[in-house]
Amino acid sequence: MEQNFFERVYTVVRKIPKGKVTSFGAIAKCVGATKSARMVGYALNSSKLMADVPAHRVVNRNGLLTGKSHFGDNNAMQSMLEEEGVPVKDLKVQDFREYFWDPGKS
DNA sequence: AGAGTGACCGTCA
DNA sequence: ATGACGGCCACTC
Repeated sequence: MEQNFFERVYTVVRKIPKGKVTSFGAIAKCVGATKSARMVGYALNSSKLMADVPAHRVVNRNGLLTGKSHFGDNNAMQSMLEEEGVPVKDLKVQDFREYFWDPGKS
């Protein structure tokens, strides 16, 4: 147990390639908390305070930008993804499975 | 020390 | 197919 569960999440999220997105469940599983995807979001909550963690690339299983509320602006997260090349519609990633990136695959 | 909360996911009805 | 409930782990008050 190095440090906090959070750091693990950060590490994984930071590995997310640009123009790709991942799901909480995937991250949770990667860090070893398959059943606690919730805490992943919690970790990201702190991560959003860190510029090193592209939390906007992390969406829920449905490809929905759940955390947009926490980002501040509703279009902030969506815009960023679109900027990176991820088509987003109404805070929802289009072709989510295509843009989905597996953290463990790295 | 105890209780509450949280950017979720999976399953049952 | 849609709606609702529980579970799970860590953090904060």
